[in-house]
Amino acid sequence: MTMPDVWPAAAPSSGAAKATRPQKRSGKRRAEILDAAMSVFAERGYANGSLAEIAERAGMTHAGVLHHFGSKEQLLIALLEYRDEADVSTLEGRHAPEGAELLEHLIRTVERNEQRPGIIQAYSVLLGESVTDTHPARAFFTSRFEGLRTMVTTALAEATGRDPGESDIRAAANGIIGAMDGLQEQWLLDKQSVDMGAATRLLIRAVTEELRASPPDGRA
Amino acid sequence: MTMPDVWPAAAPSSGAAKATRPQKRSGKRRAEILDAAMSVFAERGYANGSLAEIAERAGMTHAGVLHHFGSKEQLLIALLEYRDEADVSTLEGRHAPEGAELLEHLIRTVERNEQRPGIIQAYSVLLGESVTDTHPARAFFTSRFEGLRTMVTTALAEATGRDPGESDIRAAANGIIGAMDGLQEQWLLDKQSVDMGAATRLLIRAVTEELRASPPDGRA
DNA sequence: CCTACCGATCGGTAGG
DNA sequence: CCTACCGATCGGTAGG
Repeated sequence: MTMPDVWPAAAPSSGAAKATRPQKRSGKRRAEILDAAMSVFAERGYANGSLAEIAERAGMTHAGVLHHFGSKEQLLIALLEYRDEADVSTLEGRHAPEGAELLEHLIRTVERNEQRPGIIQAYSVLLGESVTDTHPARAFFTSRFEGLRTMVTTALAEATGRDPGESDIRAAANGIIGAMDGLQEQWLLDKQSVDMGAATRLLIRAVTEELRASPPDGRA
Repeated sequence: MTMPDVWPAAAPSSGAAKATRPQKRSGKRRAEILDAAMSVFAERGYANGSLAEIAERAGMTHAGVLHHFGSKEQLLIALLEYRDEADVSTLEGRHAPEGAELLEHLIRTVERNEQRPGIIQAYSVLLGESVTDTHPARAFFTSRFEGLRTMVTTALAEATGRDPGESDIRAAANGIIGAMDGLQEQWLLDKQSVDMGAATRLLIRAVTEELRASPPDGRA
C-alpha cells in the first residue's frame, strides 16, 4: 500500500481485464467471480453476502466459487488485493505525486469516486465491518490507513514547510483522511445532500492555510 | 434528532437505568437486553450478531429476547432509540448549544468518546452496515445526518458571520461531520496512532478561520 | 420467560 | 466446475 489512489479510486476493472486474452490459470473466470463478489458485498456486506449469490452472478454454483478461492475468507482477501492492483495500474507510468500535488490528487480521486457508487459502497461496508472482532479485512484496512497517514502527513509537511513530526501536522492528516471516509458514508446515505469533492477541497485548503499561518509547535 | 450529542456521546446507561426502581412494564429487563445487544452488535455487527448470543449475555434464551422485542429488526430499532434517549438526557436541563458553543461541544464530545470504545464501535459498525440494501438502520442514520448537517451549518454560519445558505458553509459542515465519523474508524483500527480530539479541534479551527477570511461567495 | 420445534440458509466437503 | 450432501446456525413460532 504505497499509492494514494488506493481502493475507492479504481477504474472499472472489467475493461482492462477482459480486453486481454485469458490470463494463465483461468484468470478471466476469477475476475468475473471477484466482480460478482464486490457487488454482492457492497449490497449485503461480507457477513451477510452469500457464496450462492456471488456464484449466481458469476454464472456457476457456490461450489465452483470455492473451487477457485478455497473459502469465503480467501475470496475476500483476494478481492482486496485485486482492487489494489487495479488502482495501482491506474497510476503506472506516472510518478507517485508528492507534496501539494498529492493533495490535489486526493481531491481528484474524491471527485472521480462520485462516479462509482458501487466501489465506494463496497469499500465503506467492508471498512465498517472490519472493526468487528476477528474480521478478515481488519489487517488490510489497518495497514492501508497506516500508509495513508504517512503519505498525507509527508505531503502536508512539504506543502506547508512544516516538520512531519509535529503533532498538528499529523492531526491535520488524520482529519483529512477521516473526512474522506466519513463523507463517503454520508454521501451513500444521501447523495443529493453531500458534495464530497467540495467538502474535501475546502478542508484541504483550510488546513494548509492554517498550518502555514500558525507557529510550528508540538513535536510528538 | 435535534441534539448534537447524539449517539456516540452517551453516558454509560447502566448506572442511570439500574439505579432507579424497575420501570413500568419490566423496563429493567429490556434495558439489560439492549445493553447486551449493543455489545454483541459492536463485536459482530448486526447481520452477524445472533439473538442467541444477546440472550446469553442478558441471562435468558433467544425466545425470551423475542418475547420482549418481537423481532431482531425491532430490537435494533429499539436500540437506536434507546441510545438517543440516553444522549438526550445528558443534555437535559442545559440549553442546546449554538454557534461557536456548539462547535466546542462537538470537540468535547469527541474527546469523551475516546473513553467509550464500545459505544463507538457499535455506532461505526451499524453505520457501515446501514448503507447496504434494505438495512433497518438506514432511515435512522439518514435522518441523523440530516439533522447534524443543519445544526453544524447553522453553527458555522453564526460563528463566522456568514450565510448558512452558502455552499462553502455547507461543504465545511459536511467535512467536519465526515471527519468525526471517519476518525472513529481509524481510531478503532489503531487507537495509538489517532488522536480524534486533536484532529477535530484542528479541523474546526482551520475551517472557521478560513471561512472568516475568505469572501462570501457561493449561494446554493 | 422457557421448551421444543420449524423451515431456511449457510460455508464447506466428497467425489467425480 | 457440478451434484449431492453434511453439520451448524439462524430467526421466528407454538404453546404453555
